[in-house]
Amino acid sequence: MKLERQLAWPCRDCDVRGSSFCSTLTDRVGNGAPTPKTEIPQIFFNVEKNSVIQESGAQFIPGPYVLCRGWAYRFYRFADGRRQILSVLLPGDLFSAFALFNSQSAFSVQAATDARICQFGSDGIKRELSENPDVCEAFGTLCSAEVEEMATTSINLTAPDAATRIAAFIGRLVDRMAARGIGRGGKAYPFPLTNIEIADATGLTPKDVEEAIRILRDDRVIDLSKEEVTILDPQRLAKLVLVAIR
Amino acid sequence: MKLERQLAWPCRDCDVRGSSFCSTLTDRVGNGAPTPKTEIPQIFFNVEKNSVIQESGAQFIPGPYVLCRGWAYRFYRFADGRRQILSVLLPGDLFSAFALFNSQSAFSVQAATDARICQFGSDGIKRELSENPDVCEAFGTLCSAEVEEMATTSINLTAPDAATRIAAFIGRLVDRMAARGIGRGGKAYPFPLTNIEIADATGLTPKDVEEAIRILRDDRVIDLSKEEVTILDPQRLAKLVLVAIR
DNA sequence: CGGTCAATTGACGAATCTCAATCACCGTGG
DNA sequence: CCACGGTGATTGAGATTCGTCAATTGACCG
Repeated sequence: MKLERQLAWPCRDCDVRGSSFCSTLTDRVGNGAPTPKTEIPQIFFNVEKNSVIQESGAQFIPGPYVLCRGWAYRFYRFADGRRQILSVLLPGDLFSAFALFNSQSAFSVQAATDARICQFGSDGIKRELSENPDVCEAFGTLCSAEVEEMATTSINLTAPDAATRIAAFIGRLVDRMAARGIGRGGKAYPFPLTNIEIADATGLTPKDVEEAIRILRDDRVIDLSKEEVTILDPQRLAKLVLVAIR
Repeated sequence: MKLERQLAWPCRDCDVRGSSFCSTLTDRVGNGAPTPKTEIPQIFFNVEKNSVIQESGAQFIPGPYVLCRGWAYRFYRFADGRRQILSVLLPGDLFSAFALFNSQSAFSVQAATDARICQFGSDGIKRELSENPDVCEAFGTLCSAEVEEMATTSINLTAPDAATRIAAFIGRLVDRMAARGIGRGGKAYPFPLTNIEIADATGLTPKDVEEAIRILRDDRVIDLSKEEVTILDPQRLAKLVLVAIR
């Protein structure tokens, strides 16, 4: 993990700033271009693909960590060598909203690609929370979203078969990317996860992931090629993404 | 759902008040016996076994709902008729800490036994949160606990086989009961869930639940008889409960 | 040009699901 | 008091899916 040394404020050129927590924190109102609030210190790090950014159980400086660029995932490791990916982090995601209250990480975080992360100063955030209703509102929404995302993870894990599970997992990621403006708006989205990572996220073996992807491709639902996913049939994909009713 | 009409304040005789969120809200300091804070209005309801207390997507009065007595669970229902139980609520549990911020329920709640629930006044809680650091601290801890509980649910769903999954599910419940002083401290704990409910919580079929329970009983790990679970071998049960390492 | 990692595939065995039947229990109504 | 209906527990047979193990291929890197 290398501290980024650069004079320019990187958030100025961030693709997802507008659709993430950051804009609420960093935008000064009344300006055309975003301007950093100096009251909330930001520290930027660059991390390499596959590096473990946070170890579960390790101490860390409390406060929100944001994934600025690249993909990452939160995971647990078990005694039998298995690894469970709890959630995939997209650009603009917080590692966890609840890190504000803890100084010990409940999970590990690993970079799936080269990535840049930003650490906000904890005290500055807390001050903003108590003084600024907008920030407080945004934070509450974030917490709710994080909990619902975890519920979605549980739901996907109970999908009736491997193909459905993979489709639900990928469909959810695509929805999140679309909501954040990632992927140029077409039917193709970036997808840097390996089959092994998909397997660890869905509780399947790489073999079954392979097979499920082949089925979904043969059925013309989605096509998962290297580094990219293409939506072939949005309607049928939407039907496979498990949604609660009434 | 019937409004309870009684003059006595039921929290005075509550078994789990001391180990739940409620004591922070309802205890007046400087007293031997607990006394209600009149600033936070409480409304009590009695519900019958199997009644649905909250419908996902339905509007409700924002604010924390606490399960005072009995068991319940949060769940989703799907178009194919399947039901996924996200978490089991024990006496003293909040339906969700995040209900404070939402007026629309993201999930449904159903009573597994006859139960009593308490609704705290939302405004009173919010006032306490901003004024009382103890309440704020307790609330943050609750949110973290809820998120970790959801992570545990996901982890249990990926256990390598049915018996492990059941053992992890029940072991976790037993740990929570022990922490809250439910079950008279011995090796026997109440367990009012049906096999079908266990199946919906673990993503298995009732048939596999049955088989897994038999295996665990034959192996002398736990015995699950009507309305009660007995821990036969705490050490081996603890090993089956999946715990993240390092 | 090896070496590593991921993708892909096949064979085989184990675990799980489907479908169905039976039994036990309990509350209701006659 | 007993028949009846409903629900859940328990069990079995058979089909399907999934996991394990192993091997091959291809891309990328130093």
